[in-house]
Amino acid sequence: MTPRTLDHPDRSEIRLEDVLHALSDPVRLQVVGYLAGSGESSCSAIDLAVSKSTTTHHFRVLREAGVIRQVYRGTAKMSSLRREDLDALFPGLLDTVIRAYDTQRAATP
Amino acid sequence: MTPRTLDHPDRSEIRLEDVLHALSDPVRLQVVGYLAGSGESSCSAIDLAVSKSTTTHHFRVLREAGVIRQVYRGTAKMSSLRREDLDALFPGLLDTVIRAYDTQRAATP
DNA sequence: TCCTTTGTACGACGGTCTTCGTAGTTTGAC
DNA sequence: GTCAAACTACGAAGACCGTCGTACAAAGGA
Repeated sequence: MTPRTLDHPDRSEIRLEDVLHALSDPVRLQVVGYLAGSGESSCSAIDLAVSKSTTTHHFRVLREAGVIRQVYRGTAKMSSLRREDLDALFPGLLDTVIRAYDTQRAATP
Repeated sequence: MTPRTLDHPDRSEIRLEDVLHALSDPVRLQVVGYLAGSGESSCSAIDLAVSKSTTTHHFRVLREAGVIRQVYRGTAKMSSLRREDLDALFPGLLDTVIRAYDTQRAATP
């Protein structure tokens, strides 16, 4: 009966090093790139080249670093970028990283 | 007699993941923050809270990721940010990270 | 109620990262 | 030629990371 909850760092607890580390993995960059263009998505909506448990792991790293927010909705877990918090803390960072990711992906197919 | 040289990745070899990983360490962020405000510096000009060999290691990580360029000058090794290359590849990334670093440092003393 | 869908927990494995000390090299100054 | 300064190379220790499979839990529909 307990509604399942997930720990998220408070905005004041988000550390730049942790955010950059969370973004320094190709799989997690792919997730962030996808979320940037899709708003809210379930974990399984993205086609990642790793197993289910590895996917869970990467989403948790992003959540614990403060990059994404996750909520349960039925059997699914919806994820979305914490744009407001990140933009307030580190203006422009998320956008420049996403643009850099898109640029690199376009350059190296 | 061979002038000591150091391997640097070509601009086209610089990967976003590697750059973000290089920037995701507190010591290396401190180095980048310092270089951003000082232009070219020797390794020992920055007061890092780690040993000399660890310092060498962190500078190498930054160099191999393509974040800094290093050249020998006498007994010293001078380091500087690869601003042109990074700005061309990932516009705004370096500046936003440095600004975010300054902001966080000012907020958490 | 049973089954499917969706995601979790746990433990494991191999690899990488950060850190260090010690010993060595290169350079320029005396 | 000797010496100090600046940095490197090497190896080691311990922590951490990415990956997986297996077994499990929660929610919703038939």
